[in-house]
Amino acid sequence: MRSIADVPGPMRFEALLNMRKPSSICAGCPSLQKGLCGALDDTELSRLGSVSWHRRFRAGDAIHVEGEVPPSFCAIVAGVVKMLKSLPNGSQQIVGLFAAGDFLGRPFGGEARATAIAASEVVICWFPRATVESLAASSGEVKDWLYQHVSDELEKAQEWIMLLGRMTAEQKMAAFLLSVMRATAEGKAATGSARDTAIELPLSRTEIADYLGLTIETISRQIARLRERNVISAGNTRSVVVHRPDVLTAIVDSKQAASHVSFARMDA
Amino acid sequence: MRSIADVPGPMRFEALLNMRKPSSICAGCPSLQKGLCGALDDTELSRLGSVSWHRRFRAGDAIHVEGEVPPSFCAIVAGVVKMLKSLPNGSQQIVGLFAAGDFLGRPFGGEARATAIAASEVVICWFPRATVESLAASSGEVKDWLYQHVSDELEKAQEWIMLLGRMTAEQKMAAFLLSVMRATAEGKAATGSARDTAIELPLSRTEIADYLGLTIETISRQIARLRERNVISAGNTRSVVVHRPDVLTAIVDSKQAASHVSFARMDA
DNA sequence: TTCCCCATTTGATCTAGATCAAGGCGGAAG
DNA sequence: CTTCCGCCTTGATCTAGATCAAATGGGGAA
Repeated sequence: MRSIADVPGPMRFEALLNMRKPSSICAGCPSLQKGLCGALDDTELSRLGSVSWHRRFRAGDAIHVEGEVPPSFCAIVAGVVKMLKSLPNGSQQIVGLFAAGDFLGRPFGGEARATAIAASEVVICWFPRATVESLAASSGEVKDWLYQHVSDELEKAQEWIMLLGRMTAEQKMAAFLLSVMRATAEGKAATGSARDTAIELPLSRTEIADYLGLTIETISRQIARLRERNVISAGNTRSVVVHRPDVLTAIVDSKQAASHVSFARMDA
Repeated sequence: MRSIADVPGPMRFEALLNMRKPSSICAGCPSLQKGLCGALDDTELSRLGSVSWHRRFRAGDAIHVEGEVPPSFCAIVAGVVKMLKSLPNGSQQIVGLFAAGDFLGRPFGGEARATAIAASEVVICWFPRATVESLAASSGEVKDWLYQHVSDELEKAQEWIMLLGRMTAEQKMAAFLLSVMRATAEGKAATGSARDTAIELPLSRTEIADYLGLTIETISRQIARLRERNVISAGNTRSVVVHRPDVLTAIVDSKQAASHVSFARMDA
């Protein structure tokens, strides 16, 4: 666990100067829009802000470890974090993926049931456990937010269970690409049938494999196959252009999409 | 959806007679021990009790359906309920399993993201959506309970993701038997190395398959294999005696437990 | 610019588990 | 008691994806 460069907290004295407005650093933070911080009133935000701390991790760094009680929670400011569990025999499975704005850790949850690892360069905003828990204990809004948040995570987990239990490698790959597309698109126009969407894969082949419950070779072959079929094209290994999101959707929706057919002339 | 025999509510008039004590029917209810009802004070319990309703379902009945906004939530009084999602091509995956005392449905959650089906004869205690949500809105304890509850479910879901993504059929089967054992044992003595524990399988072969992401034939063969190895023995198809829980644990923990070895003389 | 280190791709097999196909078996109805 | 019908078991085969084994290629260090 080689954590790096602990940057001083974002709003140490600003909080003292102005208790009504979030600091300028918080202003741009994704956690203020869709994260925990958005559920706080100005006073609470100042209180949390005054004890929070920005911290940077490099890809591969552990943020917290399975079995340990994390001393802090955090909001992801930038980057992607993977939660993983490992089997005694060494194989790993990614059980969750988090991006900017997401909240990491489960207040009142005791020891972590999975290890959190930075999947890329990551910046997080670090909150002491006690502060978050006391905010949660006193604020109905915070409780509501936490409930909603865990609820959403559960929903995603159940989707994933479906995917892992019943999809073929091809379907898993297609579903993964679509989910990255959606996550990337966020607020953009109709994702529906937009052509030629460039996306940046947040994970290495190995990580995709750990996510989809497959092997790295299978991932590679599935990508090759989609490329041959002109559904996607790939520049460097981390970036992909999706030409036919509709075909990806079709693959997910139908068991055994005729894999030998060229999709060049299919038009929805 | 053929729901049956709607039994009149448990405490209709009792609530009027005595607002301080839960009705005698609630007294024996598992939901009062570990469920939502345990998080209520007497007034709240009376309020909820006065609008609740016992209802009986037969195996196979739908309790609520994916995509619909459930008009009610419920506590399971007896029996087992499976939550399942289906793929467009017809294959199904069980994404959750609930037993007596568990709470079904996600307040404030909008439409259900999975279908709930009775896996056995089931009795539930039915609560109007509005009542539960208003209780949750006003009571911090209820919020806490909901959060904790969803949190636990998420944890289970993540365990399942691990299992589906990275375990062999043999490991899945062993893990399933152990989880049924644990669920059955509940408050009993050291589950550790108790010999010859009889358990009742709450699911048919087909359902186990849908749970483990396998086929019914594979389930059958895995059970046969465990029987041949004297790890378990089976009477009728729904009941199993586990002779060697330690071996089941060993199977889960090690990739490729030497499958050809007789475990008769192992004594870990 | 070259070299080296790794991640990725690609190829050749192998195998766990799916799929296809018969039987048993137990329990409810007659 | 017999028949029928759903589940379950068992057997034979097939295949998606794992595993084993080389290439290939791209990016950073010197």
